[in-house]
Amino acid sequence: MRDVASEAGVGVKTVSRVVNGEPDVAESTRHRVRAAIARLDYRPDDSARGLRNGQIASIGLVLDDATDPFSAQLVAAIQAEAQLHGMLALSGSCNEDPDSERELSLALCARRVRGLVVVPAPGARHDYLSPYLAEGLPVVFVDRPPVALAADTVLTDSRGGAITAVRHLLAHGHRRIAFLGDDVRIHTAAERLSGYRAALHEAGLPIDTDLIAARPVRDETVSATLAAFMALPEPPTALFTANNRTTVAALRALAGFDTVPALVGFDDFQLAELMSPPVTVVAQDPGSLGETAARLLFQRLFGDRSPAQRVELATRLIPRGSGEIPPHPTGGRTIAVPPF
Amino acid sequence: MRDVASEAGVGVKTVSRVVNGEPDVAESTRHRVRAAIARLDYRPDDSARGLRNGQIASIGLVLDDATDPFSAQLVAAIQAEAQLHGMLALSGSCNEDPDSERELSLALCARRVRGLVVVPAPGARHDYLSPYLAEGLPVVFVDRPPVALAADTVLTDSRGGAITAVRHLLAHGHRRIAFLGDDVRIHTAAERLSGYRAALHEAGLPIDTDLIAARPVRDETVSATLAAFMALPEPPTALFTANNRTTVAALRALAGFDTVPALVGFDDFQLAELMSPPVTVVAQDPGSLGETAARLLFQRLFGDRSPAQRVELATRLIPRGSGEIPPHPTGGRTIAVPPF
DNA sequence: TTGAAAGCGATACCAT
DNA sequence: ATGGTATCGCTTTCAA
Repeated sequence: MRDVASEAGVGVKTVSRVVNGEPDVAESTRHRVRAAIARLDYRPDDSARGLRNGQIASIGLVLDDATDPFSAQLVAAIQAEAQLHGMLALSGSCNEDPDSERELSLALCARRVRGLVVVPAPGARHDYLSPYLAEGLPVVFVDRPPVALAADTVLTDSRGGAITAVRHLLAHGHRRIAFLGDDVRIHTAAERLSGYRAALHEAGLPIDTDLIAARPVRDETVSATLAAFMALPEPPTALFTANNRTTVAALRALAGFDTVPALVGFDDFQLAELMSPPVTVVAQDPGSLGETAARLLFQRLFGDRSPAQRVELATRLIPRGSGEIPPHPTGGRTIAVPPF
Repeated sequence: MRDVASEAGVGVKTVSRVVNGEPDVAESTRHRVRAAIARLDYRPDDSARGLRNGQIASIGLVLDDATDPFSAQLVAAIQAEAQLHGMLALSGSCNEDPDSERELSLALCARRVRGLVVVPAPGARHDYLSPYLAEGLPVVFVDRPPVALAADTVLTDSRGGAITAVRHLLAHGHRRIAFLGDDVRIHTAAERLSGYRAALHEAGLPIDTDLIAARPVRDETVSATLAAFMALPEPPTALFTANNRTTVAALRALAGFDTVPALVGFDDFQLAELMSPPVTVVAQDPGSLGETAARLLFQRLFGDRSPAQRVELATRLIPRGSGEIPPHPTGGRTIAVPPF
């Protein structure tokens, strides 16, 4: 910047003014400075800026699992929003480890990001962020709410979505509906289970714990669980799979069966419409989730001091076939649907 | 840091030494400083560090399209490698726009990242990076090679993979094999087309341009192209779809046909094994691509000054069914496979 | 409208 | 082994 100043024959402050588009610079001076900048191919150093301003032109992004397509869409939406404001995203993945989530968030704070978007790791507490929050750092939680901290949160309406899914199956005559979900320490998993229970309760049906499996998703466990369900004296005629990975794992497992239950999955996935039968889902929108979170963050950055809000985004039922299979008329076993 | 120094009753330089794990600090002093750091909950400011060192503890990541699951795996692998070295990734997506790629890269340079990983946008030139490269900034290109610049590059062996795919179809008796790919301005698309031609040539077969479609992928265009192929006097008995999106689009389009050609796709995708028939693919490994690129970057960062290298990762053929359908015995039309 | 000088927080040099 | 001080590149303050 000194070089530019001498090249243009002005003081450094004037160069700074031009670079930052501040007023009170004569048009001719401005022009001369710009020319010097172009000649020297000068680019301001963001570290120095950050040091002086106390903040850098980036926001932090803490993900639970970066390999997930869900995360990809979330990140893309947040980045797009950030880039609108001339900011970049500094991101890291904590791979479902709460300690790692904490380290990552604190590392981002140390880098003096302007704000933080966090997808909480299962089992994490977030009070470690309260000093930063108190200092005015905007923090927005996405997909799962913070624990032990009050902060802006953007969620999918998991409970509502689950109710929609189960009601849909009930409307098609099912009375034995199984639940296949993830570890209930994950907020969304717990909410979806709660919605499942609520919908059954509302229909005056009992909750049969033999039909509920809430464990971490792995292809083998889903497969074994399904086998156990189908071996019951009164097997389920329908299945509610409470997340993307579980749905896909269930489809893989069911490929080996002669007869298949009806199925509604939470969260849409590529090629769902080409399955046999096509898979009915309750879709959420990761892009909107990210966009909403980022907008909230920037509102805070622009001075919004209103109390922390919690936004829940609605889900959308997409009937495609698998959720509209009727229960087998003669009892527990369900009809065969070729070829699944 | 000054606060910590006075709290511990030492000089700032000593605190700096302790923070950076430098030698020549008495154990007792080190201990006292650590205690002070913990008491004050001190965290060093990375902007200040960056200013002093001329670099920040982050690497830059320029993506072509962040929503793509391929990108997600790439990013995850690079981040994981970076986090091993205590670095974070500062990333942005340029959405297939060359100008945006340039802006993003330069913005990352201005932020004084330690190195850059770039997935080139179609049509971009990269000579704008040569001053930074000359100053010793490590830059690694992934998935597509740089244009007008010599730098480290990590690619999938697209040409080889295409040859494998087409040879596989030839081995199953096909002589009329169509090519469905992307715009040839994209390096991988051009390479795959080149591999397709080479494999046909090697088999002594003519290249029929009526069977080649190299256009940007959209569901509608793929569908129209396929319809045109199948309406030919001698329609193809097999299809080589040269990328993930094209393969999926082709599957959607074929769902409406009574008879389907054999199909081999480039790049694997979720649920390929549950299609009817299951889809044969030539798989690449985005994770390895990212990991290799990041390793190369850190080697450079650790002082490797050898000439720029170009690494090509092998593909793997996964036969699942769709690629093993024989050509229809009576001529052009292919046999029906339920239900596709 | 413009510029000189102070200082942001950390590190390197050089002295002790 | 330890600490004072200049310095990195920029912005702010204040004076001209």
